[in-house]
Amino acid sequence: MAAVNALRTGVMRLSRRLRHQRVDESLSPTEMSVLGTLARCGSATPSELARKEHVQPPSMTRIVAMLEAKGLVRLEPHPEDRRQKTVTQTERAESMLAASREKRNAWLAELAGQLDEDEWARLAAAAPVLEKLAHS
Amino acid sequence: MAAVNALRTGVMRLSRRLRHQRVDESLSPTEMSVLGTLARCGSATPSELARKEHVQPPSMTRIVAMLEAKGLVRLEPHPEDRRQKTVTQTERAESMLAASREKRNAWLAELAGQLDEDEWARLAAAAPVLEKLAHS
DNA sequence: CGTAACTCATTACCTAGGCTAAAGAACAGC
DNA sequence: GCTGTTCTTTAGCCTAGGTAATGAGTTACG
Repeated sequence: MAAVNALRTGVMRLSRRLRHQRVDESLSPTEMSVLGTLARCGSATPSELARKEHVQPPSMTRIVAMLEAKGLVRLEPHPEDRRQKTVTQTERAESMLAASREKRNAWLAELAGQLDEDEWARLAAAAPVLEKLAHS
Repeated sequence: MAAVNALRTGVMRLSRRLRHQRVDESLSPTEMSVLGTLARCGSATPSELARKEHVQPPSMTRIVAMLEAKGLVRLEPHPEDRRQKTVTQTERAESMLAASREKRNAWLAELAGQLDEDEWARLAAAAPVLEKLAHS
């Protein structure tokens, strides 16, 4: 049961540091996360994205608007429901993701330096579970 | 290298959910975290706490003021440096921590229901590493 | 000594990134 | 066709952090 405690405080503190040492200065972590989701799922409507990111629809409206303003995302009318919109990545988003993957690897290298191999393996093993938990 | 990606988004999303589904309604996650630190380390000065929680001193001033207003923490003049103050938990904080540990276990039970044993073991194994990372 | 430089806590103000409530447009079922 | 429901957006709020500047106390050095 002590593990829950450690998990909770570890996640909270690390998220604060992640938010701060963000890989790409111009994009918030949630914006990055949305781009990642779009890269995986192709296009989606704003409310689908909101559900996937566990964010309320109005928040997603703003995030998508930001991404559109930065030219990373395109908004098109939904083919069969005129209330909805479809959000798709632009080519620019793809190249930006690629570039930031580069930086992320540098950050990783520094990070991994502080951990021994076993510790890093544990993190890697837990990462998908964290994602599952975050989504469930 | 995909693991970093998963780790980052997992931590960010889970932290958002944690912040929302907080175990104790009256205390923010960071306040809980400070109490936990105090429980481990005994008393500390505000700037020591700020360093440990990776927060700027002004933020810690406010957090400590909150905790004091809620009667969870006592502020005393530092014995040998009149600029500083020492922050110590009250008895009330201890019993509150105990009570919230109770609730946390209930949340854990629900959580563990969604995971199989292996997944849970991975989280437990990674938790201390997360803490180390958050502190380093 | 005494003064200059530094450190700790605090104050005042700002920003980011969420939220809820409400409204307008489009759809679906009766 | 109405009525209720769903999707997005707008408006306004709140929380939790940050920076810059201040005041009091301490330390180092001339």
